[in-house]
Amino acid sequence: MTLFWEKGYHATSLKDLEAALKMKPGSIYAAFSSKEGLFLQALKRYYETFRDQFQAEMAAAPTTLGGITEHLRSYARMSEDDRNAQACMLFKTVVDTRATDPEIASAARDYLTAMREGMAALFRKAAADGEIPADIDPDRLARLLQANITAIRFELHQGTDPAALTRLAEDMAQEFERLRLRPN
Amino acid sequence: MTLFWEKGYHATSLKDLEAALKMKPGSIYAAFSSKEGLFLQALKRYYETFRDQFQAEMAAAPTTLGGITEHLRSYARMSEDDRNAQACMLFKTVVDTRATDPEIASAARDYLTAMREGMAALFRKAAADGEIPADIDPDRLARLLQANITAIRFELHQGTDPAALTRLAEDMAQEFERLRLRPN
DNA sequence: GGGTAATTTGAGCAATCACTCAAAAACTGC
DNA sequence: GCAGTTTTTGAGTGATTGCTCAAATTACCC
Repeated sequence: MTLFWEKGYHATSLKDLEAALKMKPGSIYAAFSSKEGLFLQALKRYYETFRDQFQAEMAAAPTTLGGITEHLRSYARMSEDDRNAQACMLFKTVVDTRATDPEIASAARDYLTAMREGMAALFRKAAADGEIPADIDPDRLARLLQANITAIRFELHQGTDPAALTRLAEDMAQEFERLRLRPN
Repeated sequence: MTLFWEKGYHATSLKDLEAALKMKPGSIYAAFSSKEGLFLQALKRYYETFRDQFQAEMAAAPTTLGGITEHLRSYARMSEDDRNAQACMLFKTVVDTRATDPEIASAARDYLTAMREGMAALFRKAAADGEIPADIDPDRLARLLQANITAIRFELHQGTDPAALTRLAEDMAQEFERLRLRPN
């Protein structure tokens, strides 16, 4: 998974996979049936891992909106050697395979949609808890949040310097902070 | 350029290029020296074209800030058959080549930096014209704008439906609209 | 139109691609 | 410890990769 995440589907060869898995071609094909099959399994694992991690982060946060803004800021704190200090694998996969491998691209898109639905649920919860106005479309906010995460993770991928990254994360966090209803 | 933009560096083969250029391998190598050389020229052309187009759009806008927000909204209006209805080639290139072809990736990064500097210049102009507060860091705004453009173009790439795209573009435009100084 | 230079041609190069399969090795139940 | 089953092995498959170069063609100048 890490190898595919790092190099992408096209740039990863079976030689690379043999070395990473410490398996010979025959075993790889017996277990995963094809490079595409192996990639799809890796992608699924990535999605599940990331989703669980995100949900755990949100569950641990004192408030829903605070958890969301804190998540945005957390990307800026990632060190270079952090496994997650990269673009999202789902998103890299869509870019890498849209024009050449439609099935892989649409699997990645489906996972992105599932992630976004999880985010929409968070905004619905925040509205129900009176944290944010009840009349704002949660799906719309989820789309905006996902767009922001995509963008900041691309900056991480690109190697943007930490100071600029912190400012960007702060600007994005502020955009959601503004929604907060102050009790009067 | 279009072919490389569409399929990416890795997924484009010399066979594809021969067909697109209507040239035989020998001629291609006489003219461009390598696949990498050809790609770098295509990338340069992409950058110059996009930069000029962006600058022309900004020059034609009645106000600087209005030009910027209008640019964001313009992505939502793109039809599927529009050549630009895709992720940015610079950004796709960074994703595709960062782990495998550092020289190509850094060329793309340099062009992205140049684009961002152009955006920062716009914000400086808007501040000088009294359109936005003078104490906001133009580089910071430029980074945020570029992040937003990256994200919305990725949505375009992904095939997000037009209605959701319009709402996203509007949310992003609003974020910059908020900076506007109302004359009192 | 003849001689020289510049360009194009396309068969073919070694290397690598994803992948196969018969044989060897490692397990399993008795 | 032996037969039967499962798994692993790795040399080798044809196709494709980026790329070369001698030969053919075209362009140019006088």
